[in-house]
Amino acid sequence: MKLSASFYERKDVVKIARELLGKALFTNIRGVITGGLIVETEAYSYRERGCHAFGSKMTSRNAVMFGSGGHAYVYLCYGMHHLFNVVTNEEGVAEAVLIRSLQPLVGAEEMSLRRNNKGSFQLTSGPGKLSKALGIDRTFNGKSLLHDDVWIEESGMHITKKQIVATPRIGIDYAGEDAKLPWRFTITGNPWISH
DNA sequence: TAGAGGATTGAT
DNA sequence: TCAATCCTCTAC
Repeated sequence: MKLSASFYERKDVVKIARELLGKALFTNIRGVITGGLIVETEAYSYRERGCHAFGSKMTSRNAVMFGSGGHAYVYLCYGMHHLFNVVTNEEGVAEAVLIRSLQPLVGAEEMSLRRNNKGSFQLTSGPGKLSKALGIDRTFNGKSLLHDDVWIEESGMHITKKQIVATPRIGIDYAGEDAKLPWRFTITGNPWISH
């Protein structure tokens, strides 16, 4: 069962970031399906400096974040890595959840090939890594998560409040006070979480 | 239109 | 610890 538009269009991006833990993210590239459990997320909102759309300033890069929830926001970081985000909230409100790491579920062999034969815990334990493993690049920017190229499903796994750890987000020191917001969520003890 | 820097990774 | 690498944004 794919998550519906109403899941993504809710107004609380932090709540959605928590609820995405334990869900399953899949891509279908020319008929090859790969995917895994989401074990690490971060929330981003136009209200804080860590976000590309801080102050609701729209640019050609972040325009997708201003669309309605349930779309993919993919952009290139450090000139070499594609980062995958899920757009949330209603049209005109720029918020998104960065998917930072996965636990492989389907197509591990194909993912390993895409990752230069890296395996096990190296496969999808970081935002750049999981994008490469799933074959996600900038052509996915703006794609709907309700269609069949990239989507998120219920996995049947139940994550309790006690299993969720909230910590400050990674790599946004430039955001000043906002860098301290505990908007990064991980599943306690899961070995696929990024370093 | 030029220059600086980034929501990272992997090798040294 | 540090280079790779190129797109995006800002300032001129």
